[in-house]
Amino acid sequence: MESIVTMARADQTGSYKGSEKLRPEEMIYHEMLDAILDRRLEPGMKLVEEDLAKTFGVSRARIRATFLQLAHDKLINLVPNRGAFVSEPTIDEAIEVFSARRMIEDGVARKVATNMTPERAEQIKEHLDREHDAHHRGDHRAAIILSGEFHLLLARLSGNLVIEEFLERLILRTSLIIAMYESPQPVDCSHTEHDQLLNALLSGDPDVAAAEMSRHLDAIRDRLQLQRPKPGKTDFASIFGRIPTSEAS
Amino acid sequence: MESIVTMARADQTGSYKGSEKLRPEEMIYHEMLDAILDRRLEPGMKLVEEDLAKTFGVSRARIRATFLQLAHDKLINLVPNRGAFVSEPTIDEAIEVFSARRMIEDGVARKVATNMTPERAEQIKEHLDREHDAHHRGDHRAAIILSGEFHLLLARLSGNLVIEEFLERLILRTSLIIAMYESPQPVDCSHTEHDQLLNALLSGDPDVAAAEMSRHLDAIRDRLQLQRPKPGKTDFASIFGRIPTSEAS
DNA sequence: GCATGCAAAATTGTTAACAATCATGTCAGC
DNA sequence: GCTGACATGATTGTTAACAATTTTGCATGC
Repeated sequence: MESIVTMARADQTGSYKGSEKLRPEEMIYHEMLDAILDRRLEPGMKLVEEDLAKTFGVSRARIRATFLQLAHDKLINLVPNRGAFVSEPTIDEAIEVFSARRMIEDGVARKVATNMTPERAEQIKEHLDREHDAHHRGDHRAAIILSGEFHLLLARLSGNLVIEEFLERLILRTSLIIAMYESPQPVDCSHTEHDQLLNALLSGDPDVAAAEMSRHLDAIRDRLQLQRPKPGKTDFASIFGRIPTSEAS
Repeated sequence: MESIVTMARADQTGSYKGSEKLRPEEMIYHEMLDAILDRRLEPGMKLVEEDLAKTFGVSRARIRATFLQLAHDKLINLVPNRGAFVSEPTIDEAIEVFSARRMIEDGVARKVATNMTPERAEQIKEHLDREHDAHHRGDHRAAIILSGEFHLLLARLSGNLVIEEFLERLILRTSLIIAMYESPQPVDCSHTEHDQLLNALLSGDPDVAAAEMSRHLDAIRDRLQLQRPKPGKTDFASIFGRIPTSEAS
């Protein structure tokens, strides 16, 4: 099962003068990306160049080039002289990502609804069928990937590559955020919500489509534990499990 | 005079654990970026690693790392086994960049108008004063930079770093597009248009602000020569300056 | 048991060298 | 003069080695 990126990048391989063979760091990028999205590489984990170089059978320079790519996607964090770490998005960052997605996907939904054709509708439906299938099969991983790809499909249908590429990166970051802030109940897109979104898109009304998209994104965000603890008096005794011996002056 | 990126990135140096000293490829990145934006490195120009390494007094590896960063910003194009070239945005790409900017900056203008404060208004005005100054001084280069920074200031005021970073990259690409498709008359933002935009933002009405922003961006785009020649019969005679000797069968 | 200093190990940063590929120039044949 | 083959030079792709920095472990003193 390939990751979200493979679907999007497969269309861009042509930019490498028709070469179908991926270069080492591209393959490594995909494998690391999968590991991050699968949560095998957990937020905060240190990524040691030499270890990865040995694992992939290349020199450290290939790993470093891959790190630069992953850092651009904000999936890892490069700290000079200290190393590379899987990103740990802050709550602020998470909120900003969702806010940015709302801004972008609002426009995408408007465009798709306005320019809806029977062919495109069919394409979206087929995708949703695959989502339903994955759910029925209990293939949780496939369902998650297809769920993200649904958003990417809409971006592609909006016909703006600049936006599509940006959204792709936001979706990857969203996956990491979900890994960090997941609540006990399922957090990813519900496929019934995608059904509702499709209906809104099929209405042909950009405002209806945009409103449903916003609702959907807000629902994902609200299912995450993004609330900050309320500021209050710091209770060191309970933090450290100590009983105060006397009142400090 | 520093480039657009310096203003934005100066706020992000803290991510390098407080280190104020830029690393080699960061300094090289800035210098190359300036050269591209100044049109000293022209669209299509080949960037030879060894030559640049000698110029900057570093190894080729530093240059390659810089290339990766510039390529991520779509300012250069890396072709495997052939080299790096300053990007030559296509007409389609130019149109998509402006369309993406409309999508983003529509949201930014709404946010800024909605959350306008006297302090922020003052900040924007001061920036516009500097734009006017640059125009009166006839400092064309400063005027261009300040003009792009005006948009970036609004993005910053919208309070979403994800959007700010994305817009920064779109603005850089816009500069390259302007270099490619510039018409004889001035193409960059007119500072009177920025005045009108400020008035719209000060109205506090998000719809008014968004409409003015769209008008402004459309005006820039329309001042570029982005029209494709109409498809027609290819006239080889006039292309090659030859007079046909007979009618081909 | 804790703090400090130092050495060793681990890791990152960078370069030079070699391998691989592409672009250009030259020569021979037609 | 044009085309094709081949050699040469230029350039990119990649690695291993060395330099620099950080982290960890150990010994000593209090």
